[in-house]
Amino acid sequence: MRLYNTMSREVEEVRPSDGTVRIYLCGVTVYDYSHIGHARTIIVFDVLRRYLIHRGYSVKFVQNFTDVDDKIIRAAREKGVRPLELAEYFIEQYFNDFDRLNVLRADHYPRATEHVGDMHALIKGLMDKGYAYTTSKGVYFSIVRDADYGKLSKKPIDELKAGARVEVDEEKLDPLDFALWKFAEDEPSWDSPWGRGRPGWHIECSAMSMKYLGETFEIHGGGEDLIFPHHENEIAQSESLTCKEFARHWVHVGMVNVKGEKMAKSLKNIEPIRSALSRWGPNAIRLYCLSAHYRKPLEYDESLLRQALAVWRDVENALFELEHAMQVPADEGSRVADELRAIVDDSFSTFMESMDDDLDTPRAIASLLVPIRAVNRYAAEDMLDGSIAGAVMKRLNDMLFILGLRRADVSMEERARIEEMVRRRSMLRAEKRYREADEIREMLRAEGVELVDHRDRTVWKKLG
RNA sequence: GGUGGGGUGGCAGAGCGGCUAUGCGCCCGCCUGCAGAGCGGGUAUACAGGGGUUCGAAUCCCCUCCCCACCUCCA
Repeated sequence: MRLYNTMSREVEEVRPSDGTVRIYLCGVTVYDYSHIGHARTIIVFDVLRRYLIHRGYSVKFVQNFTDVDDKIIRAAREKGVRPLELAEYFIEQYFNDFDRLNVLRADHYPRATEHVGDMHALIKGLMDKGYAYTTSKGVYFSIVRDADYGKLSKKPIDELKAGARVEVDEEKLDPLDFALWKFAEDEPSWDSPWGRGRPGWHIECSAMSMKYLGETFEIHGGGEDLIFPHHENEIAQSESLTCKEFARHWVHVGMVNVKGEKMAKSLKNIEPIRSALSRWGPNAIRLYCLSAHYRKPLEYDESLLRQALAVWRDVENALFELEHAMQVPADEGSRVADELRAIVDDSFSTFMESMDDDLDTPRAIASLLVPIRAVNRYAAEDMLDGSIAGAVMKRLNDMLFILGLRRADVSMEERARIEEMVRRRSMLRAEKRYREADEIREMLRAEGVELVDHRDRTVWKKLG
């Protein structure tokens, strides 16, 4: 597949050397609930991963948790809990949110605090090679020793120095030198060959990505706000040490904006995932996050979520119609089945083509809607049957898998109960006892089950 | 100032040299005991502005204007 590479600023073919695509995603710092901005990045990578899996690659996916950091320590102090407890709590919340968003679990979720030893090894290596030095505050990486520093963000170093907004630290050799290890005595802190302290922010990702994926791997990414300085510094550390290319492909996801401003905790304009979930549900949120190309900014606005939900309702409707149609005796060699098969095959190839072209999800979604619409049309004309449903299910499911969309789960018990109520209502309707029939419909609606009356049967769907 | 990315119908958003993108919204119908959902049809004379190149440009080139992100922690 072809993907834009921030390093070259060009769309390039992803070419894993051995059929395995190794992906490292910079995850979240766990000091608060995750918001829609995080969801976008993580969902985009989830879809990338799902697509690659579907294409037959084996994918090794690693995503870190930054669980030691000044913000965590500050937040813990305010709440009167220990920093690691706070981090643990928000990690649990993270899984809660993203499981509900149907994001596949990574192969590893390394935590910074569990890899301090690995970081020490890297820092020692950098010291030995003369890339790092010690001051009274910590151990720093010296960027002047790194000839190609700035190659990812394409920043001329002189410019950065001139406009440096970072505090001037007289002890550093260069204002752009960054901490590998910061001396500190308070909790949490670890002993190190240079003194007790905590890791700098960037070293954890170098240590953990190389540990789980090797010194060179295929894809490294995150939000585009990580390009500088985070990813730039990771490259500097890692490549200075190994003398090898760190990641082949750098993938960065655009920001979610609120009224034109970036959604950020510091701006107090965040929409937590948990509250968005309760209002729109996982599928609408996923469709919303994928409704714009991943490298473009995405505006957070209720009308867009509403739109995404409307799209999902169409998809969901088609899925339930198909499921019910499976029980309708098939008309052998049905012309409609052939037509629908042609429509869905065509849609599928456009879908895959779009995904292959730098993850063009808006176009992919548009092509998915073609067979959805066709199914709904046949359903409205009461023309669906088992053979038709069979003709489209597989391809449709492939597309839904890649986008990570799925309709609500219905347990056997729930299914039986719903169908019993539907049967009762049908009988009441046959006797024209509409008030009682409507009561049943209302009861079901209250629990998120919608009924669709067809000529001689009623299709129910559980809203997801 | 530097580095990137953009400006497409009421809104969102593909297209990147010739073929209706698509969706939401809105209007009118159909279906229905009613309702919702769905379906059909219609609506938008769309491509920031100005010059080129071309038989033909939203798509290529030049100029101008405007927007956003990053350059500090940040997905």
